[in-house]
Order: sequence, then structure tokens, then C-alpha cells
Amino acid sequence: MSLSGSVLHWFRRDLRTGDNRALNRSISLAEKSNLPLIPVFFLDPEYHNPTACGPVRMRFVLEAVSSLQQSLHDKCGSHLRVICARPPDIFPELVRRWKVNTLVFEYEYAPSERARDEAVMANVQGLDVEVVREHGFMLYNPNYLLQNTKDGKAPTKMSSFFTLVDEAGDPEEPIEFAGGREPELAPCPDEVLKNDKIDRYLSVPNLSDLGYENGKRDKRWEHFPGGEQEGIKRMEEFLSREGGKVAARFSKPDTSPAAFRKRETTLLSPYLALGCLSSRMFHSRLRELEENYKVAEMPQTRLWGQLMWREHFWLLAGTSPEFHRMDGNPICRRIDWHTGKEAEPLLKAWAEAKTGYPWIDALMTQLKTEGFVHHLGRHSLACFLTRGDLWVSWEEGYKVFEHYLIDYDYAMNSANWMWLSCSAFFAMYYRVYSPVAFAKKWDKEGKFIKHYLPILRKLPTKYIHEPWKAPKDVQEMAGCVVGKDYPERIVDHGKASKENIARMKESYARNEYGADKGGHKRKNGKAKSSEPHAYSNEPSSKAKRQKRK
DNA sequence: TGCAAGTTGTAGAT
DNA sequence: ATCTACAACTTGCA
Repeated sequence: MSLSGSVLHWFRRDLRTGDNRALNRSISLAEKSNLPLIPVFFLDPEYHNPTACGPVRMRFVLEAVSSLQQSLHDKCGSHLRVICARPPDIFPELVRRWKVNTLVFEYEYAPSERARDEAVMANVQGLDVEVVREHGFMLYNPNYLLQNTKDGKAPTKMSSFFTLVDEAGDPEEPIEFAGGREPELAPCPDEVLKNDKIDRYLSVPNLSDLGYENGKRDKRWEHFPGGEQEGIKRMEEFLSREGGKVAARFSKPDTSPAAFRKRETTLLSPYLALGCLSSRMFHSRLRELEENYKVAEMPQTRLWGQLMWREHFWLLAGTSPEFHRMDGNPICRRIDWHTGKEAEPLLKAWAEAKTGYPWIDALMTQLKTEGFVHHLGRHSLACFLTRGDLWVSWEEGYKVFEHYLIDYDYAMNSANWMWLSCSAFFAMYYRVYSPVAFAKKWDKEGKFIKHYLPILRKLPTKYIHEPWKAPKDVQEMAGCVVGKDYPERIVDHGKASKENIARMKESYARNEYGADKGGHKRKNGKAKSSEPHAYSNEPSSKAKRQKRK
């Protein structure tokens, strides 16, 4: 049996079967032309390696891919092929071997992913393959939201974004998985793949195959099992807590960054970031719930608003150049942060959880072992590294978060680092998180700190947030001598934050932005950029409208 | 041009 | 628990 053609579905940040527009498109194209549908996922050596991606996220990805492979097998007898290669390198070969007529995938909007997709499309040009792309990661087709702006520019203010959403109405409802119905999808004949060098990648590799040292299961990683079923299960579980009251009354600033056992937030971000959970499905279930309950006034702080932050920041990230760094970024203030050699020891202490501030070090330990930190915990970490204490460039912190966070997301990571470092969105630089006061507010007894930093376990609660204040004999009794068992404070927060507020004042007075050429002062308005943005290659006629009730 | 608001500050007083 | 001073930013709207 020989292959006369095929439809290739390329899974990326859409690791699910439900409400997957690109996948349904693949299925209908395959059914229409009676061709086999071949689903693939790539483990790209450039990204899926121990240097670029922490083990906790890598494990989540592998689990999500395994789970997807199982689902596709059970639902329609299809076999997801996991290929270890750089997509631009391998695609021409795949297209030839599998006689691919159509290549289908979901849009991605971050610069490196856009560049990769462009390279793939360039490399298969001339091979007689049609490339079909679908929007699906965001709630709305971004072009539709942009259509409703005055100047085609995404707003930088949440309140303005809410106006856009108001005019747009609710996003489209989630759609059902289209596979598994009659006629069954034609499976790709095995003979075609025999002796194929791609054959050896039919099963999902484990961590050690990918060069990770500790390939064994670690109990600390059990917080986030990857996969679509798990994501949906967790969503339903959260939405049904106390008959829906918890979700309806949810107010982000009231949830605790120190709740490490009985968490108060949804913990769904990893599932949303990798597409195990569809944002439209979550949105639709939330709307249902909000109709039955009186919800809080504040749209930004309630659960629905959390999805809107994601939407808002992605709309901005996709239309704004260099969103993930200062240079060339028109909305990011130019601030003379410590970088390179100057930043090195400070960055190192922060990243290795050795700042001498238990709250900060505990949060960093949580990040590294679990790949997740509560939003307010991220605030503490980010403020401390940048404008609060260490004056290190937010881009350095960005990279550390990118490495360790399971829910790493280009737009959210960029926007939040700019926010916390007062580089964009937020300007009240004199409001500084104290690593002691903020910790006392949420972790009065020091339980969170002791959980992540066992060396401090015997220290009296009185000194848990400030071990350097404990008398020498108390430190010795607790087996935790500052400077020996636990690091000295890297800075005096009181002094450092005052100095840094003054530095921020100077930076603000200079009024320079990342896109300004050196020394050039901006008079008024935003720097203009005419570069094509991530959404500009898509005709807006595809935008759909569904008025909210 | 003036004024209000900005998802989630702190320290100290009441 | 709720207030006020701290020192004072930007954006959006009237």
C-alpha cells in the first residue's frame, strides 16, 4: 500500500483534542479528500533541552504529549508522532516522504515561534504543499479586536481593553472534537513509515533521553501532571468548589501567595500556556457560572478578569516590537539597570535563593522545585530583583522565569516583568514590596518559609522573616547561623529601596524609552513603529462576531 | 488644564 | 481592622 497524499497536523501550544480549531480543520480536510491525517509534535533540540527548559516544565510537556497521543489513539486510532528535530530542517523531508498535501497548524505570535514558522514555510515552498493556519490560542481572533480600535493599536490600559471587549461581545463558544466519527479517519499505513529514520521517534522519550540528569519522578513535581484530561478535571473541580461560590467570589489580590498546601487560585496557568486547556472552554464555563451567581464588581480582579489579562497582554505583545526586552521596545522605559558583570553576583544570589531574605529565597526555591509561584509571589521576586532592591535588569529575571516556570508565556512574562519593574503599565515606583513586611502579611507564622527552607525550621517565629536579627545564641540553638548556615542579607532593604526610588526618579525624569535612539528625549506621544506585527498577515474578514447577551 | 484613578505598598496611628 | 502620610508617577477624561 502506498501513500497518495496526506494531511499533516502540527501540534504546538494546542496540546488537546477538544476545542481545537486547527485540529478540526485538519480532520475535515483529511475526510474531504479521503487522505490520512498524520499528527506530529516536535521536540526541538534548540528549546527542549536542559539549558533552555527546566526539568519541571519539560516533564509537563512530555506528559501532555503522552496524554494527547493516548487520546488520539483512543478517539480515532490516530498515532501522534513525536519527532526530535528542528522543524525547519525536517519538514522538507517529511513532506516528501509522507507526500503531504496540506500542512495545518495554529498561529503562534511570539517572535521566535513566528521566525520558526516563517522558516518552515520558506523551506517547504515549491514542494506543492498548502499551509493552513488557524487562530486558537487566544479567546478572540486578535484581528477582530484590533478592527475595533481607532488607530489599529492595542490599548496599554486595562480599562481601555475592557471597552474593546465590551464592544466585541463574548468570544466564540468552544467546539467539539471532530474526529472519531464515521467515516473513521484513515490511519497512515505503517508500511510507509517502516525503515524510516523517523520511525524510532514513535513513542514519547523520557527526560533522560533528552539529556536531563534527574529523570526519576520527584514528588515535588507532582503538583502539575500534564495533559488535557487533567486540565479539564482541575477546571471543573475549581469551578464546583462550594457549589461555585469560590470561583464567583474570587478576587485575585485576596488570594494568598503563601498558600502552598491548600492553594487558593485555580492553578490552571500551565494548562492554558500549553493549550492542554482551551481558554474558550474556561471562559464559557465561567460565563455560565457568573450567570448563576452575583459576582464581584471589579472585573480586573475576578476570575473572568484573569483571562482578560492574558488576552490583553497577548494583543499588546503581538502588535508591539521587542516586547520581551528593553532595547527597541517603544513602550518600555529605558532605565540604567545593572547588566553583565555588574549584575552577575546580585543575579546569582537571587537566582540561587541566596539573598538572605527568607521570603525571597523560599519563593525562588518554590519556583525551581515546582515550576510555579503565586502571582503575588512573582511580584515579590520581580520587585526585589529590579527596582526594589538589586537594580538588576528585568530581562535577566525574565530569562530565569522562562527557564523554570511551567506556565511560561511570552506575553505574560514580558508584561509582568515590565509592570513590576515600573518599565511600563505601572508607574508608582515608590510603592515597593518589602521582603519582610509583605512576608509577614501573608506568612505570619513562617510556615511557607520553613516548608521551602528547612534550614530555618528551628528558628523562632519571631525571627523567621529576619534571621539576622536573632541573637547569636538563638541562631546557634536553631542550627542556623547567619553567614554560615544561611546567607547574610545581600542588601539592606530599607537603604536599597530608598536609593532605588531616587534612581527611578532620575530615570523617569529622563523620559527615555527602549525604542528611542541613545540620548534622544521623547517630546510627547508614543514612538511610532510601522513594522508588520504578529497579526498583520491575517485578513480580518475571518473575524467573527457574537454579541454578548 | 485639572482632576481622578490606577488589579494586589509600607509604617505608624487609632 | 481601618485610617493616613509617605512622596508624587502616568493616563484618560471632563
